[in-house]
Amino acid sequence: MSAVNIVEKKPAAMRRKRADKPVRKAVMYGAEAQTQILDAIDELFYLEGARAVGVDAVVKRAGVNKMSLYRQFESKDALLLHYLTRRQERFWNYFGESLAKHPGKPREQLCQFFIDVAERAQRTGYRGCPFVNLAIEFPDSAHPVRRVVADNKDELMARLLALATQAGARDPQALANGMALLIEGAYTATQTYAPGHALIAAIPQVASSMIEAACGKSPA
Amino acid sequence: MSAVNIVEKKPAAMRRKRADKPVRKAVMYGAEAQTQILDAIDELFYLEGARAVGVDAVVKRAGVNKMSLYRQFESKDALLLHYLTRRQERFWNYFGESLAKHPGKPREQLCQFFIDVAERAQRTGYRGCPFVNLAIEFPDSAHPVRRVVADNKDELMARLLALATQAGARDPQALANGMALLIEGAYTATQTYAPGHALIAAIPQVASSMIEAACGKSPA
DNA sequence: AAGCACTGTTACCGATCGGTAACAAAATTG
DNA sequence: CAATTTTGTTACCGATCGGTAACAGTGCTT
Repeated sequence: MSAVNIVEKKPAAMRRKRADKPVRKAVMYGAEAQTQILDAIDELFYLEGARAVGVDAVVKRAGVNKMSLYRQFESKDALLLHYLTRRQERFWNYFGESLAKHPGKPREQLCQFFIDVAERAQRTGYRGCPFVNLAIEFPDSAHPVRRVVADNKDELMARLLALATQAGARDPQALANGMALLIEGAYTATQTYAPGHALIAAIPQVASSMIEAACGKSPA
Repeated sequence: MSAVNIVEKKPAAMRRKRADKPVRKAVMYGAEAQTQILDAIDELFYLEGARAVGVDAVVKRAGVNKMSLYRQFESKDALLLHYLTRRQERFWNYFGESLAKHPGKPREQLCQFFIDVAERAQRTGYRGCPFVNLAIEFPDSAHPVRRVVADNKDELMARLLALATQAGARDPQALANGMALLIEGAYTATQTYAPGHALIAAIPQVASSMIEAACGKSPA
C-alpha cells in the first residue's frame, strides 16, 4: 500500500486471432479482465469506500481471478489511482454538461452546476464526492491519492475563477472561493445530514444568492 | 462491529481503599484504564481514522491490556460512540466559545465561529470535522455512528437558524442553509485542498459576505 | 514439432482484524 | 479466616488483509 505505478505492467495482448476461428478460451483475456476490474472498482470503491473494499471483493465482483488482477495492476494503490482517473473524467464530464446548458452565460452556468449536483445527490446510490471521500479515508496527506485529489481541486478552483471573472463579479477570487466552499459543503452535507434533508434541495438557492450578491442583480 | 451499547459493562470499582495504606497495584485500575482508553481513541480515531485504527493500536497507545479494554467496553462500535460523545462535547464548547466573544450580537457571533474554525484549521494535527470523517468512513447510513452524526448536524442547523433569526436576516432559513453548507465546506476543504491553501484563510470573508448579503449592510 | 509467452487456478504467505477462553494474583466481601 | 469478585496476562480463535509461488493449460511464433 505504498508504491505507485499508474500504468499497467503490460499493454496486454491486443492482437486478434488470425481469422474468426472459434475462440477457445484464453487469448487476450487479460484486457477483458482489466476492463471488468476497472468497472468493479469504480462501483465498489465509490459505494463502500476504498478502505473497506478488499482485493478479494474486487476480484469476486469483477469475476476474475486474483492473479489476473495482480498481473494487470501493481498493487491496490495502483487500483486506487485508476479509480481516481476514471472518476475524474466523469466529474469533468458532469461539469462540462452543466456549462453546456447555458453557453456564453457564466452566471447561469455556475447556477446550473449546483442544480445538477443537487439533483444527482437525490439519486439512490449517491455517496458524495469520490475525491472528498478518498481524502478523508487516507489521512496521510503524503499518500499518492491525496496529490491527485488536491490537483483536481486546484483545477476546479481555476475553472471557478475563470467563470467568476466572466460573470463580471466585483471580486472574482472571492466569488470563486465562495463557490468552492459551497461545492465542498454540498458534497459533504449529502453524507452528514440525514438522507433527504431539506438542506440538499436548498443548495441551488444558496448558490444563486451568493452569485447574485457577488455580481449584482441583473444578468450581465 | 454491529451491536451497540453506549454504557460500559460495569461502572467499575470506584471505591477507595479503607485509609491511605500503600496502594499495591490493582484496585480501581479499571477506571484508570477507562480514562486512558478514552484519551487514546480521542487522539487516534481523529488523527488516523476510525477504520484505520485497530483495537491493538488503541490498547498499545492507552498502555493497557486488551482484556482490560474489553472488560470496560462492549466492542469497537462502543468505542466509536464514546469517541463521538467526547468530540461532540468539544464541538459545542468551541461553538459556545465563539458565541461568547460577542454576547447579544448574533452577526458577529456567526462570523466569529468561522474565524475560529479557520484558525483551528491552520494548526498542525487538524484533520477536519470528526463527524464528517466518521460519516464518510462508514458509508452505511444505518450504522449507529451515522445517527449520532445526523443528530449533531440537526442540532447545529437549529442553532444556526436561531442565530440567523436573531441577526435579522430577511430569510433566516436561507441564511441558516448557507451557513450550514459553508461549515461543511470549510471542514472538508481543509482536507481536500492542499495544506495551507489560501482558500482556508478566506473562509471568514466568504461567511461574512454571505451574512451581510442576507441581513443588510449595517449591523442590526 | 518445438519453444515461448501468456493464461487460469490453487494453495499459500505473514500480518492484522475484532474478540475471547482460561488462569493466577490480588482485593473485597462475609 | 475463607469465599468471592475483579484484576492482569497469555495465548489463542476464525476471518480477512494485501500479495505471491508454482504449475498446468492454451495459443502464437518459428
